[in-house]
Amino acid sequence: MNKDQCTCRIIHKEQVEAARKTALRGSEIEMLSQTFKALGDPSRLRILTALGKHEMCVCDLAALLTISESAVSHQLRLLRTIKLVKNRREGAVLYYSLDDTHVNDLIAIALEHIRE
Amino acid sequence: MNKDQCTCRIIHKEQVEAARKTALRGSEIEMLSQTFKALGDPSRLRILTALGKHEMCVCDLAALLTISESAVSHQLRLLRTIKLVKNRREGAVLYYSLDDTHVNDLIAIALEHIRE
DNA sequence: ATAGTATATGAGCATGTGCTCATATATTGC
DNA sequence: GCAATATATGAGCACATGCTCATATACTAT
Repeated sequence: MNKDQCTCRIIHKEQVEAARKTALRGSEIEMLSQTFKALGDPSRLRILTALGKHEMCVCDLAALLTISESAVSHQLRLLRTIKLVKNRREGAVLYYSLDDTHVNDLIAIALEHIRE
Repeated sequence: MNKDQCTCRIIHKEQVEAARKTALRGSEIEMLSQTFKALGDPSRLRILTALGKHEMCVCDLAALLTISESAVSHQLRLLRTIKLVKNRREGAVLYYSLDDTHVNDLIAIALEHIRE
């Protein structure tokens, strides 16, 4: 009936408005995408699946992935800032582990998906 | 004992080797990261959460997200190639929907995570 | 204190990504 | 057939990302 303030073409107006009502808030979308983006890199996924089994230090992860310790450390910082991993100091060594069981769940479900 | 062929520093050799044994195959890591990468973008997440409630056509999604239909179409192609969405034609209109319930599950778990 | 080990961090570079714009294809109604 | 609608696609550009290299910090052992 009314044309709203939007000039773009819409075929199913009610459904668009219904979807807009139930849509997630922008801040939630932003945090979700950050979380998934963190999981969307082979190196970080390898780190997370390894930490899913057992805590590990930076140099072990570097050896496991055969990438530099610097690269691992940068990735761990990213994973730490969005609370996917945490660390615990023992002397000079920092042991990293998953901060949350959700990560394991996410990877398990995604694995189900790609295995059809 | 032996030094292997690797010169890098390792603190916990057994754990690294155990992790290497249980690690996912490279192809699986690659597919997992592609899947999560697809979820790691605000526009695509909005598309997927909308399709989680109801199938929609390109122009409706464009109106919902207030981005161009071209941009939506490009994103849908990406999501189609990794089997996150499928489409069904009705005349000139293509209706997109989730190809799989896993997507909803992934988003639900990630939401739990960010809501702590 | 000093040297060595373990990790963190900033700058910079090569590659990837998400958009736009222009153009192509598919379907419908005349 | 032709015009209009709905979507797809290729090229190109601005920006993000993952690495490396150099350097800084934190802790241990002497």
